[in-house]
Amino acid sequence: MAYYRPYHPPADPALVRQLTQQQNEMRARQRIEPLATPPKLIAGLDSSFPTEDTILSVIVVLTYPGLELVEKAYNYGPVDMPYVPGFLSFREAPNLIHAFAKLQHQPDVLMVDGHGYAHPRRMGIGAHIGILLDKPSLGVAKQVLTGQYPEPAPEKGNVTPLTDKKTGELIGEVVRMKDRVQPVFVSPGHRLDQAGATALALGCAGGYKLPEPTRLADLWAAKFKSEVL
DNA sequence: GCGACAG
DNA sequence: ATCTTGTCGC
Repeated sequence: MAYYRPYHPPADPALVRQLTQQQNEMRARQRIEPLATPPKLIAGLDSSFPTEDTILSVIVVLTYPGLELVEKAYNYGPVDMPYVPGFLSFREAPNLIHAFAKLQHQPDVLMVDGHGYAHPRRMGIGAHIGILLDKPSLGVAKQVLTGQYPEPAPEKGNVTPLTDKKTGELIGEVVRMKDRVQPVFVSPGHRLDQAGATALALGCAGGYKLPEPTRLADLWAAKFKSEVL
């Protein structure tokens, strides 16, 4: 599998301190609570990088629980921030916000590609975006960032807790979206709780590893790539 | 002090 | 994220 770990170039200490403080301030505005009303529209948010210094963000809006695609929007521009583990949101959120402004339909929930609460400071991009737009949100990641967990059983629908190794706090859940396929890491971001986040992810199961909103956002990001080049 | 590290 | 072939299992 992982014969060698990815090497992350050293990050500027001053920048890291500044961004860490910014995340801690945003955390004060975060609200982990049950979803107020059942969602009618759910969005999938994802970004890709057509070139080293160009970011392309895509947002798709689907009906819920029907999962019919009703709209897609995108925006692209230059990348400012470098990728630093734990600070992904500062690199991708700005452009996602611009794409969000182009939507004709206003989604009730935002499903973001990346972690939400399951983050060192509980402020992954899934939470960051929700707080900036003040909308219910959750994060769905393909790889773990922090925390420990037992492997969920191989059948679709099985869930296992993702907890903070030091405090034991539940920070997310490992969810099997499809039989015998790698599970995804689900955590609430804002105006949503863990049970609601996991229920939404499973409610968006479409026979693939990823829930439909993020899978389609991913798919369209690839299709729009040609328009950027 | 030694690892771990979303996209 | 991105660059990449063939291959195994359902």
